[in-house]
Amino acid sequence: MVSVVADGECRWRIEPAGAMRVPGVVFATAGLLPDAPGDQALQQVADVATLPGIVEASYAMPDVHWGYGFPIGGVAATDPAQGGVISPGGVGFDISCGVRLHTSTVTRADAAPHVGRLMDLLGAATPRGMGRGGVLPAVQPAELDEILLGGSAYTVERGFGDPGDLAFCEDGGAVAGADPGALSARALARGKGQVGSLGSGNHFLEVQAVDRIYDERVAGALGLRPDLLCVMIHCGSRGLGHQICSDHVRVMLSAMERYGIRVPDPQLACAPVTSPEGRRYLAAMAAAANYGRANRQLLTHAVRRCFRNAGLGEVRLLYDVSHNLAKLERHMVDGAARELCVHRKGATRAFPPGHPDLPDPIRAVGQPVLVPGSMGTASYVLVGVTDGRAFHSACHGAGRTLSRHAAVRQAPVEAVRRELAAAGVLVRGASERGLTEEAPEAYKDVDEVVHTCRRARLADPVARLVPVGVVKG
DNA sequence: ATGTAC
Repeated sequence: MVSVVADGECRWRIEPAGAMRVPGVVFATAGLLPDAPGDQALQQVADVATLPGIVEASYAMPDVHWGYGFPIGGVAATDPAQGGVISPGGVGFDISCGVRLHTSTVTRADAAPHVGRLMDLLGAATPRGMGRGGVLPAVQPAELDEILLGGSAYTVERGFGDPGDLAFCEDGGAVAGADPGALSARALARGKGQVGSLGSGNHFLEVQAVDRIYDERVAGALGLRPDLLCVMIHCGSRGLGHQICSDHVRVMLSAMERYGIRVPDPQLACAPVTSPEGRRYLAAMAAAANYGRANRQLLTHAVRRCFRNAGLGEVRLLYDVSHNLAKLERHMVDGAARELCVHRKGATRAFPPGHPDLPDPIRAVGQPVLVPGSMGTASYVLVGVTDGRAFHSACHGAGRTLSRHAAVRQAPVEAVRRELAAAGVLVRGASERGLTEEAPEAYKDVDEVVHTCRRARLADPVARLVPVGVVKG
């Protein structure tokens, strides 16, 4: 059992031991620490600290929980110039899973008479659940390549969105360096029929209302005001991203010995960033990231049509950001700028005010950090802070406390439906299994997680959003 | 998260 020691405000430290090259650092209250008997999340934080080239520490966000190899809520940066590695398990199976948030032009009260119809339209317009079907019919190989190279930017070119949307997408809507040729035939086959689809599990499309503003200046700059109706989309790269992760874990497992890399868990399979295996994964990962962003952009297009059909006006993109991705970023380490490979898995980039990668209209206030709550609970908008930690990263959600299996065992579907109805949340399209796996009782308290981000200096809360209606797989 | 095992 790994032990943690208190190390400041909402901060815990795992001392380097054995093969650990750096300490583990967990940002949490005592109550948020994943310390149930048998839980491996803290062991995973320690295991990540053994990776070649890791810099500063193996970090965990307040929503940390047990994942594949790396914990979900984990952040780890490696230095490619010092033998630093890239690990598919540090990105996760759902490559570029992320969140986009839109504002509308109507308040909750103005929209109230039309919300039932809006939810019916959104339910009908949102391909979801396991398997096939998307906003686009099965795409031909040439078009799939365009999506893998161009992401949201390509779909906007095709007419699925406003050119102005792209400024509010991380990376302008497309990650550079994507290579469709780095994808297996199976990954391509799984991707062709799911372009513009929600998926299942914790993915959702939610109509929300602004419930509380924490910072009026920043909220104003982002276009958020009390009672404003908003739409949040949480989805990823579907079967295509999953297949890429599986493919490259296998490749790296067999390559590690050649590079003299030993890891404490095969799920931490990795290769040097500068190696052929490392570069090929990054090129495939970028392609999956673009697929995920195109996916979310197509759902935005569907949302806009639904709002117009319901007589509820226009919808503006506030921001789109991934929380499962590795990126090459410049960071200051011990007073010197270094180019690092930052893995964020279930963790959101949180660039500070003034960062050059942020678009003009929001650069002054910092990068929006979009935090979806568990089903039926609040979601949050935060912004990155100047004194941010963990290579400018923050939480990505509430964080599970119960496995999917345990969640299904502990609550009957009727109880979950009653709870959502009592909270006044309209539900469309949710499967019984989806509802029980995603019961709020299986998650940490998102309010506490967000509050902890502020106390730990990861990001500052801007606004709290509450659910009005949800479309789920 | 995921054609919940190829």
